[in-house]
Amino acid sequence: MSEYDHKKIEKKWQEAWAKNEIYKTADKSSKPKYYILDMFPYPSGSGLHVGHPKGYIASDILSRFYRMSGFNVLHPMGWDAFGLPAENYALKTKTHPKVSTDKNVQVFKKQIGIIGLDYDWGREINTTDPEYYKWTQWIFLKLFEKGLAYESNEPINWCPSCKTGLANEDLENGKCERCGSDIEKKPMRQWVLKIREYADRLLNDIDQLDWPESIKELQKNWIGRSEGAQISFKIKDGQDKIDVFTTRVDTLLGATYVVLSPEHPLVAKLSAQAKNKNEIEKYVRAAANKTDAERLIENKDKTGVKIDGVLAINPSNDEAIPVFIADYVLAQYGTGAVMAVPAHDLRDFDFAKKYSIPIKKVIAPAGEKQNNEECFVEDGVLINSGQFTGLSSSEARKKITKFCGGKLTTNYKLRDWVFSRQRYWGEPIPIIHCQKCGVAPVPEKDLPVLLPEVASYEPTGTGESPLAGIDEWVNTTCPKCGGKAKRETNTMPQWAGSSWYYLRYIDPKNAKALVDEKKEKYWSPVDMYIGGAEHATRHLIYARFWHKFLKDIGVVSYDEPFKKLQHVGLINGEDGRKMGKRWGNVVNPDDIVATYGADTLRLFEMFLGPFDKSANWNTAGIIGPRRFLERVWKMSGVVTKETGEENARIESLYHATLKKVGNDIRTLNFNTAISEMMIFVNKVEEIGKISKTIYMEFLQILAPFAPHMTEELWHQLGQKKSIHLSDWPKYDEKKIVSELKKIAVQVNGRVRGEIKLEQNCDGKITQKMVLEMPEIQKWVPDGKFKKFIYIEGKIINIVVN
RNA sequence: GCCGGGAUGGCGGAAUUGGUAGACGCACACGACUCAAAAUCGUGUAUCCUCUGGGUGUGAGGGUUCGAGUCCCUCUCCCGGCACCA
Repeated sequence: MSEYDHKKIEKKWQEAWAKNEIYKTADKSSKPKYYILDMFPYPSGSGLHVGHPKGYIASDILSRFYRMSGFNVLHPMGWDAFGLPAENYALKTKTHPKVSTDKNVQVFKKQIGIIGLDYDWGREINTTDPEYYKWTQWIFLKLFEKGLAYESNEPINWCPSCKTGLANEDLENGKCERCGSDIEKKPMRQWVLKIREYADRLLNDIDQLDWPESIKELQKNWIGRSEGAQISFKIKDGQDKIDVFTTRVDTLLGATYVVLSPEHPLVAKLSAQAKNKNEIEKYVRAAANKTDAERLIENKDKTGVKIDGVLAINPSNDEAIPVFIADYVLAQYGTGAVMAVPAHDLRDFDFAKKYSIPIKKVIAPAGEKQNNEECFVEDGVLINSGQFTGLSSSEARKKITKFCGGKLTTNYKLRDWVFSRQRYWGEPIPIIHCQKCGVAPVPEKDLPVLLPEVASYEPTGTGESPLAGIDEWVNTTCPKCGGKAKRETNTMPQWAGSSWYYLRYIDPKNAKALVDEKKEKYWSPVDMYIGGAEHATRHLIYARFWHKFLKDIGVVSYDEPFKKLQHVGLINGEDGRKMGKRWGNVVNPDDIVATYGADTLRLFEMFLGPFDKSANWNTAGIIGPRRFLERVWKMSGVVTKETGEENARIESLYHATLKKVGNDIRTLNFNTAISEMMIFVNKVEEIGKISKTIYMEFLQILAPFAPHMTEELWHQLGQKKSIHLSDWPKYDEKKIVSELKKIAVQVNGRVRGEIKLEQNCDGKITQKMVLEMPEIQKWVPDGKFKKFIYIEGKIINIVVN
């Protein structure tokens, strides 16, 4: 028998599979469909490390398993190729980003190619391809048409280093997620998408998703719905009123001051009448100059300034209370103003203590008549609240809201999506600005608006992208009046192309529509989506938003794009740190494939531990899966025709293995599936022979994990068709339970012996049998016991004392 | 601070969802083969003791149960997310 030569075998079959197009997906089929999707990569210049393919290997195993199980499988791959790194590389080297990304794509493709993944490359997509981004622009036009895309001049997050505006989702602790710079607030003209209009649907539909609980929670918190009331405080001796949002109207009688955010529109007007006008101006200016990061650092020590001479009337008891300006109140949330109840809110409590504002307790813990805590933030019973005293918090909320003429409102933490970037390497926003007609959308027939060549990729920093410098591109005619007009020079964010790409795979070459209606109905939704957890509050929210919008305009037929989602746990370096250039702990999959083979790499990555948990790379351990494969290879030398008693034992174990492997693949418990197959191989080695039928079926269940080696052995056994197009074997429950079953015998909960019973004697065990066992007699010498517990097929426990 | 997840041998991890804890793999030790080494094969490997037996043991403490890694309460530590959201 020949040696297991992984290099020869893997090359041979990768070429054969490509030549015969065995992974080509049929558009029409009588089979049920299974759409399995990987989060497509950004093709970075540094290539892959061993952590990247982990998710791809898993999706590959699933797709092979479902194909063999009789499904029409869609398993595509593509490139999310717009983005800053390519643009920054262009800045440095003057290479057009298209050139460098195309090169990177080739490297990526080669690297994942040698792992033996079964993608249907006929459906490859690239977000920077004009035929692709034509439809990204088309979706923008539709959003604009429906009033969901608008221009805004509100202050937005500005990264001074990347020289572009950013969405809320692009920040990390008040810093730019990309470069780590402190973010400034800058008023700028921006295109914004009204994702908030979808907040309720995005939130409510989370419950119907088969996603990890953690991600669902993350999204719920990100959307952050809170129900409360809007209450008006009239200004004493004035016309104005301050509207506040609160979730705790029940504490209204304990409100001892009102706070406006420094950006609140009433600040200028009210401070004009104030005695300390200059002080206020100074405070407001200082707050405006603080970055979010600075505000965050200073958040422990709250600051503010009183509008001296202005009082607000508490509508619940007509008390006149002071008005403050403080930057602990956020302008963007609620009404930008709050009522402060220091006795029942920690932030107000801190502030009130610092500025010696009265603290009035109005809630006592339920069941108590008094509140002994300095600051009690939970619901309870109202005290010191006049006619409302004695009510529970929840009753009081209704009654007080009604009494004060407040209205019930809902607020969200989710902000509208700042959608324009002042950078080059992105989809041009298909809008034309006409002096006469104002904002005019580019007509659909003129799509795509091509991204032009520029001489310099340098961001201008002025709020315009480098595109603004290309006169012949910027200057155009207005599609409405035909007069002189200019193109929008902002581009779309990185996240645009990935918000709908899963639809393009369904119908990648369609020039007439985003996706064919029939094909969409057949393939949607994605049955299994595999990718990293870092996309929880960006890609996965944006894509759900666009999908719901596309549903509303009739392009798609389901509410949610991704029915089931699974996380890939990271693979860290051998040192436990994140794998990357920074720590010099990168392991290149090419090297592992060269030394041990793709099949070994695949097996090893899946064997490392639970799929969704992060794990440390450990080159020493890779020898285990390699040895396993070599044993399987050698097993072909002990294949026999005879069916003796030994074969029956193997058959029984084989059916148990078959059952477990199938179940484990479905639930992505690849590590235990592999261990089960190892147990099987150990057993066969011990017995020393295996029938051809069982060996071949075993190769089939191993095939999704080790596609090359199993294909080779399959053909060596005389098969002509690919193992990957064969039918997944069916297990026989009857065969699994043919062996003797062992049951532990405990005395007082401690294992003292073991009893074997034949399954076919109805599992009958008599107390006499057990008590006569010598190892049991030792513990129950006189045969007396309090209780005899027998859980059928599981355990016996004799309670003596 | 809030939300979510976790803690099991030297290491990665398993445990039929309340029923023999440590499967499988790595590493290590000894043995076989070999002039030798590697590879391969075999045996062993939670820990302690007075060792053909027995005690202890799943982050700590308590509880429920005939029986707890698994359920309940309290606490410690680690990872991820959010963070003045009124």
